[in-house]
Amino acid sequence: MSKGQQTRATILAEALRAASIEGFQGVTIGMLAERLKMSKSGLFAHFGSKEELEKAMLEEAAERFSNMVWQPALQAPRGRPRIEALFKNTIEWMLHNDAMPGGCVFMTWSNELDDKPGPVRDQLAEMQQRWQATVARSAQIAIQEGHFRPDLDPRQFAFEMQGIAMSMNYYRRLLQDSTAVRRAETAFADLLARSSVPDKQAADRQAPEKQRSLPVS
Amino acid sequence: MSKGQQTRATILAEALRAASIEGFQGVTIGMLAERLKMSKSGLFAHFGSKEELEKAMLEEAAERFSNMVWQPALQAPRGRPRIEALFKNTIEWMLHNDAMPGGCVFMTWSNELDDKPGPVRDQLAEMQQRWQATVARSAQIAIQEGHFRPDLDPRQFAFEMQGIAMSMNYYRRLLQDSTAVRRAETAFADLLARSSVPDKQAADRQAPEKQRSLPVS
DNA sequence: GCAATATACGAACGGTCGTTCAGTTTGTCA
DNA sequence: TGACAAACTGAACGACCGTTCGTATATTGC
Repeated sequence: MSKGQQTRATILAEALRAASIEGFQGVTIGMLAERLKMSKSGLFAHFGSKEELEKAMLEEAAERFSNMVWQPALQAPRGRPRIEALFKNTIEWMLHNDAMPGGCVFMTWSNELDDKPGPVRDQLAEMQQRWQATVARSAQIAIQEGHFRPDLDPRQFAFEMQGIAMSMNYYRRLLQDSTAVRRAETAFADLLARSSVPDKQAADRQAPEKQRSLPVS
Repeated sequence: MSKGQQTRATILAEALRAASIEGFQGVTIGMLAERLKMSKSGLFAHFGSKEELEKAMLEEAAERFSNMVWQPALQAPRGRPRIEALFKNTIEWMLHNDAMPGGCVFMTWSNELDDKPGPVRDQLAEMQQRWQATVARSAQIAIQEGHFRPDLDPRQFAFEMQGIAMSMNYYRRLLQDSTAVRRAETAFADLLARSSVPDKQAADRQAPEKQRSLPVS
């Protein structure tokens, strides 16, 4: 790896760390330069413009997400186990990601850019559309495998799974609510249970009522 | 209403409009002054600091939310009808709010401020905690009224309802997905159904399976 | 209608933003 | 090792940020 590529990687790592806390607007050339003890112009030259830096941050984050969430889930068996791995890895991504102490950058960026037209927004939207399609496809596979009900709408499944993750993020980061993770897991277990075929639900029925209801706190 | 109060109200209205699109950081004294055709210093004097302007925006948004979502819901009968009104009004608040063309400011602000300590963040967090508590209390009332299952966790209900709203916002605004509202309504109908007492579920059973499953798209 | 006060203005401040450019240092490779 | 390219620096740019201040203009209460 050449000197330039190495520096670039260092910059992107620091930029992601900052972006997870401050958002896109909070990532500043001057701030990055100071933290990395290099000149503004030297840092700037690696990207040519702020917008190119932002695109690079997007791609870097996407690759990390793939490595931490999607790729490991592919090791799990097709169908429901893979779905469970996806959710578990997503939680892990949101909680214990030392490289991004401020939490999931995609949620931060989604809200920041959703009304700001431009290439960065387009790139983010396309990524997120692909991710939702990926989750839906995994649910579709779970139907084919006989794990999920045939009348389940896979895209609706992805929609609801996304909502659970977003609510967890909101409860944890803004409300500082320590029950956030547990509630997310409860909600997801319930989503899984009502998405699975009745046989599968019966198989889960060690704790008979808990699976279908929302348990008392 | 004195001249000053009137101007202040005009400023806040424009500030909210801008904030719903651009977020907090996008609301700038100079930008507001230009749009309202008044001087920066004249506008500034109404609040004394940017932070005071932000606090005022928070309070203004909270009052509007109360008027548009909470107060009308109080007209509905206690219990499940009121919960349904709450959700319906929330959707309305997020969709057809001419005064805030960029969507729900609370979602924008929640993500923007969740890692930025300070009085504005504290005020927002407290508001949102109160709102979640209010939703949970309404669910608790629905239990007392015999509409919801006695073993339902009201706070878990609030958590999941919040997730549905957030996912809808994400699908609609970032992904530009036209099915967002329908999916949110589907998810909420399902949440309602599985939160209600079995008798109530039976009563809903004109479309028997649809209520408990996630219907095909 | 006048005096007192509230409201608005214009110019300026120090700071930070992204960006440019000419020049210096450092790394790479024949 | 020497030459060329890559990487980095430092100073400066125009623009905009929030904020201050002295002054002018409306509005209000008597």
